[in-house]
Amino acid sequence: MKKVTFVLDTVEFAKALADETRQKIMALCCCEMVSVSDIVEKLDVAQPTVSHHLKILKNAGLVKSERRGKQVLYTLNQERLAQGCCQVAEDFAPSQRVKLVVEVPE
Amino acid sequence: MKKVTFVLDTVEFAKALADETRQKIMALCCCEMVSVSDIVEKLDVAQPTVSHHLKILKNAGLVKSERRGKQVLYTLNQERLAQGCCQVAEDFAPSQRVKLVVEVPE
DNA sequence: CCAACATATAGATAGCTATCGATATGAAAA
DNA sequence: TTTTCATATCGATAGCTATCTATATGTTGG
Repeated sequence: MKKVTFVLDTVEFAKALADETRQKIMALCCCEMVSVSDIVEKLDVAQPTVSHHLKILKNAGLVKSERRGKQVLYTLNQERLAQGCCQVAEDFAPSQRVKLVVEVPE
Repeated sequence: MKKVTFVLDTVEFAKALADETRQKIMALCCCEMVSVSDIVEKLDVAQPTVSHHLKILKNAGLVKSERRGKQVLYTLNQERLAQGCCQVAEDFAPSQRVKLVVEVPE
């Protein structure tokens, strides 16, 4: 009956994930820092739409941002995403053993 | 570069999770078989609304159902839920080690 | 078959949200 | 400071969806 240390709103988490455009954005900023215009360039959506989605992801804690000059660079918060996935699994699928493996055994 | 064996629409998966009422339903049928009327009784929503949500969960593969007499019993598909969580984590947070632990290493 | 019960479907509606164009804000360059 | 570029916010709108009531479908018991 161990309790997880992070607490996260699983509904807000799922809602943040529940859009195709947002998942595309997440894929783009998953493993590198990208600017808003980078995203606009690669997806077929207007810049305000991208900003809108980034705001939702930011509010859910799923992206981090940092200004560099005129640009704002965004990157996915992988740790938070992984925590969210684990929490959903723990909440609803306790019989399944979904783990966030911190240390790799040997 | 190992590929997962299950393929799942992560947008549909996330959309199925992205509603408070559905998460309540999931919690109710997480670890036992419950009838539609059981769910109606415990949540403050009308019966057609519950059927509507169950249909969405069913289409996403997140619940299994089985008729028993007049009733239809629903239960969460924990395996599928866990797979969905893992797939989201694998797709978007490859640096994090979220695993579906099948065997417990003694 | 008919009545009673459980669930599903149909149809309507209100609220939410993804999207856009227009514009404001903020930073750098001239 | 003024211009230019990058992003954020505003306001409007179309499409989606959660919800309800009414009704249909399906199952059991009489």
